[in-house]
Amino acid sequence: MDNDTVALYEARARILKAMAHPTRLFIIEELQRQERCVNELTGMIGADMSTVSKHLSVLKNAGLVSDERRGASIYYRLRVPCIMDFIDCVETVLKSNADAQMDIVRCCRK
Amino acid sequence: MDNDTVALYEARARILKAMAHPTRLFIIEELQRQERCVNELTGMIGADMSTVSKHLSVLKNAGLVSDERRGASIYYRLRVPCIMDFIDCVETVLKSNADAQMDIVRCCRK
DNA sequence: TGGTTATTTTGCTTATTTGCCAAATAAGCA
DNA sequence: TGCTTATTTGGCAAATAAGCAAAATAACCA
Repeated sequence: MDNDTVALYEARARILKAMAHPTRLFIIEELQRQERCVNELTGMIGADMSTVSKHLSVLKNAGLVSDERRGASIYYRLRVPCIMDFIDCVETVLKSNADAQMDIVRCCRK
Repeated sequence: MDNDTVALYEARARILKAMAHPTRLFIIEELQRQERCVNELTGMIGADMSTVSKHLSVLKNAGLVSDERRGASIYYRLRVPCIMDFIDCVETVLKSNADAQMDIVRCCRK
């Protein structure tokens, strides 16, 4: 693989890595519903505010969310809506895994 | 967030985490094209075979690929085709980030 | 059975990620 | 300005991930 090709896969991986955390997936889904400030998200998530803020900065650095200060609060929103289609596919994988698991159970009961 | 909700986001995150590595993204894309054995993939990737094998086991544990032994070789294939739509969306994010970057450059030149 | 090829597993080291706390920064208001 | 609220940053310890090399498995063939 040449350098450019490696760079492409690294760039893609950075986006996926930014999404690959339960809290960040929650944030993505919530922001798709409506914009939220750090304080609101912290209330829903129940972690330290600094932790939530750091998750948001990970999403922001990946270009997945944008932020806008209004008064004392900073509101975040999802920048790229197609991200949600992602989640649908992930659900398909989970469903498929569950089915496969079920088959194993059925098979071994016989 | 209750336990079930946390478990759901953790399950989704596990899938994304399995994808979130440049080498594994390459493997996913290649397997979508055609099934491949470890040896073939190792040749394309240029890492230690044990490393490639480990990447494949990560993908397999996440339910993203399946394997089938034929003779001495083990062939891997992509289990869930919608994964590729994912990549399209990631490309959209990258494009969008590049555009945003371009805007900044344009703005600061003025 | 012994040798060869293909693959996985184990051990080990290094790098990255996570999350809390405390300190720093920012904005609004009395 | 001083106080309060909202958010980010830096430091640090624990957990997780990554990659190589060597040893272990597995299948094939002579």
